Amino acid sequence: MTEQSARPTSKDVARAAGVSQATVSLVLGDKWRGRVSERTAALVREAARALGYRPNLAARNLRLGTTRTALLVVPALTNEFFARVYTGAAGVAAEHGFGVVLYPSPAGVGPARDPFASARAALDGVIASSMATGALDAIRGSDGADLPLVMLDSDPAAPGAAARVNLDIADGMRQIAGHLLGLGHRRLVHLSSAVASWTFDVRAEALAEAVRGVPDAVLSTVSAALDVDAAREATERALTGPRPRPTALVCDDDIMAAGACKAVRRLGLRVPEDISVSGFDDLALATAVEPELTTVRLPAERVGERGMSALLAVLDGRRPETGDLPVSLVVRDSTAPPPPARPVP
Amino acid sequence: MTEQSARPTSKDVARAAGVSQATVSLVLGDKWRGRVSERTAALVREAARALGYRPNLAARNLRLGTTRTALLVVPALTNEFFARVYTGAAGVAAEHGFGVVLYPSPAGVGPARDPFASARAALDGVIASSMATGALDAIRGSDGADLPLVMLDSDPAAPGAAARVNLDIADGMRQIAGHLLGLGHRRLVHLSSAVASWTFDVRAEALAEAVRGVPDAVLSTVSAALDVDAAREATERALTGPRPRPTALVCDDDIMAAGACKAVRRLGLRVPEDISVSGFDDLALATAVEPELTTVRLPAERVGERGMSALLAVLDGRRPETGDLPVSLVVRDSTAPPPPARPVP
DNA sequence: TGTCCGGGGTTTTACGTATAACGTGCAGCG
DNA sequence: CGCTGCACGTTATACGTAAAACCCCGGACA
Repeated sequence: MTEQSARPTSKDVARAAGVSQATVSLVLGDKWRGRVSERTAALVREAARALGYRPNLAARNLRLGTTRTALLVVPALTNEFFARVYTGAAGVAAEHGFGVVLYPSPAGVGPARDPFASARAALDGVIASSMATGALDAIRGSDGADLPLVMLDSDPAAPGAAARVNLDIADGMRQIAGHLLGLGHRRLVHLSSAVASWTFDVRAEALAEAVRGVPDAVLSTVSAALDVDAAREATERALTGPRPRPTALVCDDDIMAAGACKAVRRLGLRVPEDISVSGFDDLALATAVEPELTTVRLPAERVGERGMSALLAVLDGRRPETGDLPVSLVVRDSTAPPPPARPVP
Repeated sequence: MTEQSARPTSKDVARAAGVSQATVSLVLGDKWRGRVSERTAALVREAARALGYRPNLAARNLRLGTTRTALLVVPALTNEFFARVYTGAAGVAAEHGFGVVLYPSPAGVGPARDPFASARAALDGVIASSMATGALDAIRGSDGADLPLVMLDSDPAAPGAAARVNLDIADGMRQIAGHLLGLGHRRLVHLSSAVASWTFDVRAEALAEAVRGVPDAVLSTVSAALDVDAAREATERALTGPRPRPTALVCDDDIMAAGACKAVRRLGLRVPEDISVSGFDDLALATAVEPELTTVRLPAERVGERGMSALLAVLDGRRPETGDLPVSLVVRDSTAPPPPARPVP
């Protein structure tokens, strides 16, 4: 028995099939129409299967100068939204023989750290969330600066992106605002994410504009980090402030909304009877909490899919699909008409 | 100006520094002690920096026959637990110049699909969760069969793993059981995951054993898929069944616990006054819902870290660290003493 | 009958790196 | 003074693949 420990190479397959290595490469690369007889091709394929041959990707990458690998840059995988973006991107990638490697920018990433050192694979392109600000700077400053870059949910005015995949965030926030104002709410609080990112600026602006459209409606803003406890604390402070108390809390995402609900109840009030709360994103969390959250559904997987498709298009020299991805309001149980006006004290 | 479009190679650096390519490789690979003068080394490094040289990983991998890349196989990234495992593994990997590529086995993956086709990189090893059963079969059947395999949270008796990283799941469930039995609960329901996996078998067995230790305690089991709605439905069915009603619901994870809480309240009962509910994992969800869940905290990041460390050890020929990772009971607001016995009807 | 053509391959080369094998001059030593 | 050995490099090679360039042979055609 020949030594079987080492992985078989195309040369081994060639020997087994009684042909040259080049022929093996042609056949297995599906480039043999009219260059190799049907019979020989079958022979080669049989030998390859018998030996359990799998091409050495390092060698192939070296030869082709391409790795069929994209880097996905996100703030944190523990945020379900980005886990779903990854899932979508990886799915489309797989369909095209691509891989996706992650650069979940660690909290507090600095420009000192090179994202491409941790992304071991050489890369064909980068897909980056606008929320991963630190990592983005690192990318621009480093070697990958010339790679095709697809930006997700980012400022259309910002330069440097070969393509852009955006959600119609403004529309989502307008729908939330319309829903709440339509229910009769006039004193709203925007529980806004402390993260500096275009996507949150858009939320703020859309909400402010919608509220301005209603004469007697007022809006105030408090900001908090993107987690349950921070949101709860910020909300408690906002609700114990000067009267009259707001009747609706518009949150930048579902996680914050969960925190807001907790705050409301800690103060002895009810959601939605006393105070309405709205979320954003429609994560699994939105239906895990009680009451289930009225929120805006973002097609996270679609964002990843379209991001990957756009990157593939750019790499192919085609024009990527444009147009914002639509979002939709999902009305559940955390919003209701405001309580009847109380007698003036 | 020379053409700058193509990426510089070590040969370019050599030319710029006036040395041979081999010298560049020695210097940049930190293998030059006593073989290259300090001055020449400095020259080379300077030239490399000036040109913005970065080694071609495909070439390096080909030469070395190693890719410094591990495959992490998990059921789904959208489960926060596995996102955290990834984070831990990627962190340790980065410290050692390794990368981690994901194979989140898509729902219903069959052996037909080759995990290594989607994991584009060639691999040095595999880290796999025991919950990713389909993908595991695929791995065993495919080319990667001979790669070092580190199993996470898996049956110690199962063969084929070069190393194993386990949590002390049984201890966690015993603590939960002790907590509830100590509070006085005697009619328990185990809301068990329908996923067939060692980690859930252990939960079931540990709970059953603990309950058997208390003379008048009884345990029944209902099983459901690992999501909020499925758990809610299963719980509703369990609670509307034959009396006397159970007083405690022991859930296989926090997600199911959230569903169980919803079911309890839909039936007009309260958590924890009427029925106690416990979770498992201590995900962010556990403190996002109300009441906050009594649960078992699993060190997810540690699992990833230790999995990667173990893989590195195996690759180095060292012996991986052994011993189960400890878990801890976290008592919050979803558990309380059972309601006082009602008068017999 | 000489020439061309195309089917069916083979030989050769290149990708960029790491490193084993090989100089080369100079100091030290017997 | 010839030999050894060290300090400092260089030359050459291999990794496994893809594909360009080449080659051979049998038939068609003028």
